[in-house]
Amino acid sequence: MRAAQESFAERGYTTTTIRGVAAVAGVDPALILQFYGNKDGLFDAALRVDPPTRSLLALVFEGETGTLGKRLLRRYLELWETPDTGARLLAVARGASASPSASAMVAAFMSEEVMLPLARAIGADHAELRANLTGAHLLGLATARYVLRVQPLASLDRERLVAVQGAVVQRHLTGDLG
Amino acid sequence: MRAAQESFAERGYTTTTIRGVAAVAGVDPALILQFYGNKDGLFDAALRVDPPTRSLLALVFEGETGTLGKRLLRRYLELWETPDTGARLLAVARGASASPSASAMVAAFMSEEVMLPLARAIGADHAELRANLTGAHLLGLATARYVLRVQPLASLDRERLVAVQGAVVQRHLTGDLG
DNA sequence: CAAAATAACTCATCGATGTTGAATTCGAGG
DNA sequence: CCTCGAATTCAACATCGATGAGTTATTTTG
Repeated sequence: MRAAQESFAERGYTTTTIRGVAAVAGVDPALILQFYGNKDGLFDAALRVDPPTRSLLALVFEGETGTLGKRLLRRYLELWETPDTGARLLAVARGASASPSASAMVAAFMSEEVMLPLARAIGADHAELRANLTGAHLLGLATARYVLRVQPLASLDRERLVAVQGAVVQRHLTGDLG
Repeated sequence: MRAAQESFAERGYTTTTIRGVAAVAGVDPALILQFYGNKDGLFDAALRVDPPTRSLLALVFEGETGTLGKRLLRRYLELWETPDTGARLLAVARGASASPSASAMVAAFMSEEVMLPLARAIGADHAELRANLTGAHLLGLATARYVLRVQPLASLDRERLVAVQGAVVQRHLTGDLG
């Protein structure tokens, strides 16, 4: 399991091979499939435990609701830029097209897992839609900055990005909906 | 080539097989690789021609700059919801993690290919960053709505989504940058 | 027009991958 | 010690992308 977590974090979903994980673990490849069914099941088991973005929920109680946008965005970017959590987020994001489990994780982030509880915690109207919009926005930013590394966004100072986009996150959470 | 375009559009990058394309085309698989080098080269050749989002550039000259956000978002959503162009956009978006070529196409959309010329055409300051932010936002929305099909965003009325998010797109193009 | 050169195309094959089912080893309980 | 079930391995299959040599077709040329 530790070998799987490391391999998925370092090499992503597609380039991680069951045979490789089995070799690192000093075990036969078939043993892994006996336990986890298939490669997707292994990924799910390896990445499901303690999802990094779950910690974002605590932000609701650490400050004013009016500053939640900035704080949420800052902490989210920090998660991406921390080696350990960043590698796992990258694995999930990049595997989202090849692995149903990774895809479900990203979808869950935008609704029931993280963003929806967060939107509900601040008592927002249209919590489901606000959760989706906030999640989609954050996902887009992370994809451009950390996955595709589009310039100049990728090398923009983190605090400057918070200053530029914090208000948009805030708008999605508490602002006018059209 | 036509077989490749149809297969990539219908089945995406990973599930499309060179052998399958060759069978539809009534040809040996090796012939395809002889022409396009590898699977990624085939994808590039099949999807590079006439990228659907290129047409978004014309919107600059079809109305006031102050309404460009809404018009851009509306037309972008229409592209995703049109069967032909939507299938191609889906293929590129879903293949972005497995295919370097698809990844480059998405990155190009957010900068030199579409969003940057558009930002430059309206004479925006910090055109590169605005292009990235607008592109990232649109990509995030499309990923959530059309790729992951997150609810309720996925089934939200298109015009309602334009009403809700048009102002954000507009802000990224011409609004305050922090 | 025939021969030579180039392009188009096929064939057999390799190495790697996910996956499967049977076989084997291991570890506890009676 | 023996048995039974879990843990683990073994050997193999089907499929995939890719390679390189060989073969056919087409064009160029003398």
